[in-house]
Amino acid sequence: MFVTMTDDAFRLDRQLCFALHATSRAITQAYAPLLAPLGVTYPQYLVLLLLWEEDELTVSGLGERLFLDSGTLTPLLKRLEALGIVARQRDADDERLVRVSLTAAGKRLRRKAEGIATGVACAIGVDDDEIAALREPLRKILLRFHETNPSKAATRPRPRAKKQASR
Amino acid sequence: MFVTMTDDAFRLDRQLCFALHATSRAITQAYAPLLAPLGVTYPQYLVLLLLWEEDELTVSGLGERLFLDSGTLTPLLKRLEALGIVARQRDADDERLVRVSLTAAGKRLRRKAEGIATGVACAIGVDDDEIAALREPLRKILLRFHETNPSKAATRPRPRAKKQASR
DNA sequence: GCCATTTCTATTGCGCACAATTGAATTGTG
DNA sequence: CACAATTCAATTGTGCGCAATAGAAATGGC
Repeated sequence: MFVTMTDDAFRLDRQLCFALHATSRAITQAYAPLLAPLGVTYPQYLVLLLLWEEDELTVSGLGERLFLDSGTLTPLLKRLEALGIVARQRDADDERLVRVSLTAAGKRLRRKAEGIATGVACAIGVDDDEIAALREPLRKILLRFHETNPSKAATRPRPRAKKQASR
Repeated sequence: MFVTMTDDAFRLDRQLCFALHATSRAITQAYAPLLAPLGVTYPQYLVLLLLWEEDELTVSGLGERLFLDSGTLTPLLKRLEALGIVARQRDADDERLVRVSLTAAGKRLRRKAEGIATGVACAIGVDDDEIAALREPLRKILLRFHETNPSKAATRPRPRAKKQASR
């Protein structure tokens, strides 16, 4: 069989990257029933974790920490705003910034979220050893990736707009 | 400070589950430029990996292996079909089944995909030790989760349909 | 001050993920 | 055989993720 080597590469690859992909989805599913009483989704919960830790973050501040851009965050934050959990308002000094802060209801929600972390760990049956064994290698890969890929913001000299010319 | 303990739980949790979530997205992004020449997305590539290994799988067969349901797979497979990469057709013996197979073009695509696995590993800079350290714990969590959550298929006695009564 | 560049958020469009439902085919049981 | 239960795929609706683009505000020469 000539193809054995490439077969392995195909399989190996699937095992690594796919395991990451599938496990990530599984854990999100494990969160769902615990987050349901709060009325928020897992990505919304991630935003709340940051705001509970440090209220008043800008959209880009959230984006840096979560590795998400405004295309994802803006609609997500609007939903949280519609739920009465956060408030969004433009900074008076710099009108480009939108400051996201917790409402009173958003702050109260923290209490109801206290059991969630341990609840998920219990639900998926991971112990502290496994957590420790996974967390650091993952963070290492994550940091390396985001150092290599400088988050593509800006840099392209915007083509002056107005009337389109070349094309 | 009374809240230190809960703070840690909030942070710890974010570190573990969020690391998984963010790393999974980062790796999907790392795949994108390598998959672009093939014209497929990462989830589509996962389907192709299975079909290259074993042609002629049903939708649910793919779903079991990828932990995805028809709600995700049906439109994805339709897109692969529109690209001329796979063919879908109802099984003659059991009309409920849809058999998914590779077209000639889909089989040819395998050659172009050969460098992708190692290319991604290189792009994100993971070595074999890291792969080994991560893969097994992830698979363990994944299996445990899917044993505990029996994939919710079926089981609810369908309410007989016809004319709606209560509600 | 003028004007190009950069920064920040919002919008659009597309694809994935998943819950819930539906319709059709098959299977199992009396 | 009749009929309930089950299986399978498709559909609908919602939310996330991301590329690409747009627009407005701020910044930095000159």
